[in-house]
Amino acid sequence: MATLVSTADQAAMCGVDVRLAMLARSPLFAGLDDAALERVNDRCHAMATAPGDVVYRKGEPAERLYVVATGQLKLLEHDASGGEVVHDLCVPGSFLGGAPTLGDVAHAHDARALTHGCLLVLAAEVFEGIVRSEPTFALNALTLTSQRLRDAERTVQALSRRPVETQLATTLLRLAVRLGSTDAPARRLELALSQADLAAMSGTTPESVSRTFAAWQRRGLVARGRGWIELKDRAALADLAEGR
Amino acid sequence: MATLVSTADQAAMCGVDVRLAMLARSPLFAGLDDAALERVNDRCHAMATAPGDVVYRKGEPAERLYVVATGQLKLLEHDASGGEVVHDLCVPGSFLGGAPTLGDVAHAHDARALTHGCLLVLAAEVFEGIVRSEPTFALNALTLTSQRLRDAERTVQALSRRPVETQLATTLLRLAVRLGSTDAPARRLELALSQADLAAMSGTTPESVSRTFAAWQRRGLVARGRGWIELKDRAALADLAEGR
DNA sequence: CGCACAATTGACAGGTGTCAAACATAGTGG
DNA sequence: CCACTATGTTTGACACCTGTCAATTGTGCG
Repeated sequence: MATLVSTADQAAMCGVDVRLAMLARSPLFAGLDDAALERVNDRCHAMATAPGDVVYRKGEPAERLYVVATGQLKLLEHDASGGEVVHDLCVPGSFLGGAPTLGDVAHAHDARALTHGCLLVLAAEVFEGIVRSEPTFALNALTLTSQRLRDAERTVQALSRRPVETQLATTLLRLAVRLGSTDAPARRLELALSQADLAAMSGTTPESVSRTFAAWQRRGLVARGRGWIELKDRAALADLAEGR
Repeated sequence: MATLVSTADQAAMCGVDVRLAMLARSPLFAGLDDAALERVNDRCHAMATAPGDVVYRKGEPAERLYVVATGQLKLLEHDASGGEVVHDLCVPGSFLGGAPTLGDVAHAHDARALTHGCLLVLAAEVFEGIVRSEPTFALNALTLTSQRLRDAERTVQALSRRPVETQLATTLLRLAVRLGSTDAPARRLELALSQADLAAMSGTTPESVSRTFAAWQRRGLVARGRGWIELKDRAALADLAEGR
């Protein structure tokens, strides 16, 4: 019964009002006028998620774009040995999925929900239409994609065969930016990621993550609890991320 | 005297005719009508490069976009210990640099020429103007950026603490796509990169690159010479890149 | 011809993955 | 409400890969 109520709650959170508010708040739709937002809203629908739900799989045709209203998801791939490689974490406001317009013929990774939540679903044709009719929207998409590109390039540098401390610190600071407000990174990270997920994001193993966190905690750099991490000394973590 | 002549040759190659042809051939400007291309051409200028030339440095304000007409460049950063981390190689048709429109306030890396060559230079305002007036151009930019993003994400996976063989194979196959024709990857890579550069692109050391190449050569996977590498068994390299 | 630089090869130590086992916790069902 | 179980976390031991350092060889360029 308890789960039923919570599911219903989640469904209720996907009401039209929340959808419009979500659209307006998402950086992808920033600057669009109300009429345009209404048109978009009319042409998208909502979708509820539960932990473990697969939104789409790698290789499936990319014909939908998703905007996270509530909840968290991870984008991942499987390597040859079946292990997960987590590319990114999606939080409210993030968008995922793909469209031919973006050069995606097929999804490049799996998308899996980490929590209960709600997604807005946009068909590729709708996305294309907006890109063509709304220059502001096209610019938003271009800017956001460029930012993600730079983020990925920075990650490449950090992951390139450096000490685990460097890799983990980089991942944590990335997440802090993602989870924080627009102006300041978050100090306390509420994330649905397990240490195994953090390991998959940092290119290492759960054991190394555990050991590194333990060492950091002893040094007072972080505090940990169930489902959260607090960055107590961001400067020190930034130094580690830079390889010092 | 010989260098003087070659420099003059390079300068000659930056003539208006070549510039227009280059614009038309670059995927960034694909689909633009002749009038638009003329307008772009009128508002950009050419620039010659010599090996080692620094086009821009990390941290400088991003106010120009560059399109490679001839020659090769590398995009790199320096880590804490001063070592180079090479992000990418740019060949004719590639574009580099940045603009506020793309979310760049400052360049995220250094750009250094590897060879004699010629670049077309586009001021940020010009770029912005085209984005706003030419939907096709905006879509091109969006598609190309998305492709680079996916490329970077794949690289993240490959570099995430995997055997050097995997990392090197991934780098080589990336370069093969970059250097090859539109439909087929190149079999023989003519590149101005030293083994140190390849190491910096793969997140490893020149010594490991040398050892790995030697082993591959013994197994008949590649053949090498001065300034070129031939991929003799792409399937085997692809397997290595996948971690098998 | 000799110099500077790139590439090669070897020896060695250190970091990290792997495997294994003990432990904690939350969600489950009785 | 409590035991039970699955899952995530922690800790330890060990081997292996790879970076580092060093010396040698090879190559293009002046």
